[in-house]
Amino acid sequence: MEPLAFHHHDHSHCEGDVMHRAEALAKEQGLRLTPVRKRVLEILLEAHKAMGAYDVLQRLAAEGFGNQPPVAYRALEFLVEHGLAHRIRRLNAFTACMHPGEAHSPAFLICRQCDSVAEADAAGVRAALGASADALGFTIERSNIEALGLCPACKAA
Amino acid sequence: MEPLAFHHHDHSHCEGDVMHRAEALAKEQGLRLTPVRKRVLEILLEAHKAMGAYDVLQRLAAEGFGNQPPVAYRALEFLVEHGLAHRIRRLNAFTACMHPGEAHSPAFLICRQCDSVAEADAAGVRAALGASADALGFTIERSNIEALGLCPACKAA
DNA sequence: GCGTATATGTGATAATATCACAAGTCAAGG
DNA sequence: CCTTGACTTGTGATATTATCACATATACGC
Repeated sequence: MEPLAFHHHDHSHCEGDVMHRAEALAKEQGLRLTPVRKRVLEILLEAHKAMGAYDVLQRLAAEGFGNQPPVAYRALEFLVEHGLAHRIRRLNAFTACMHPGEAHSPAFLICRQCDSVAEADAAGVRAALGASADALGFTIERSNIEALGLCPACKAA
Repeated sequence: MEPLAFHHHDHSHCEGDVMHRAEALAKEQGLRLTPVRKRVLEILLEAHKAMGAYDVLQRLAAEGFGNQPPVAYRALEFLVEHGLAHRIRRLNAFTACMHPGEAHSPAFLICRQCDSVAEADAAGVRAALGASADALGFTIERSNIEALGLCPACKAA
């Protein structure tokens, strides 16, 4: 897991790279990465930050896709379902997954200043959470771990 | 931190107990636990599960308080702000805090079957999350940790 | 090709949340 | 007592986020 988001990096490269992995993954698993779905993923990758469903929808509509909410929500739901995007509940928004395919249990670090979102390694976090849940006899199926704060860049400024 | 939610317990007792602690806390800190706010906390405690703002509002309206959304949202915001309630983002809902005053960093265990919500000990979780964030130079100010799954009771049934 | 499952387009509507402003309440100081 | 200022509440309007229902189209297995 690379701490991509908070470091300078060749952005166009990371877009293409992630996109290729996503496509390979889709093929591998027999997923249908249709035009709308693919375009939504591209939009999220280009933005490189969390986007609301309606922001995505606006982009789609401008490109000739349907302009009703379900168009965006369905594509986003598909991507999230298959691990190609994540839903950031704190922001009512979505981001592209930067590590598609890699089994990862993401924790999100959300900068309250610049709204950037990074995926942090959450293996340890998840282990601790699992332990707490076990102690109560609770079985975890999914979890959201989101932190709000200041990213390195905004802290410096 | 007691694993209250998933065990049989004298419910009316826990309501009164938490309410008393909340009132003491408010006095101590010079908070104004006004009628609406107090009533909202009571409603959450009585329900003993996550409630949407509009559910709370409906109860309030039936009791002669205002019936516009801000009435509920403001009271809920106040309670959350001061640690007397929690916002469960996954459910767009709110619960009473079962441990007011105790410095605690809650993780929420949400049963997808019965919608009960328990606060789990998250000290370890938070430590791990802090470590991940540090590694990226990110400073955490607040965080939400929510897990969805099956509570002991629903697992048995 | 045919039939079936899946995906998309579209209009309507539901659910959640915030804004703006007026009116009321409370407490401290003159 | 009475004024003042901060905070709280009531209310109407509106913004934002999300889902439903149903028709149409597209892709896939046979």
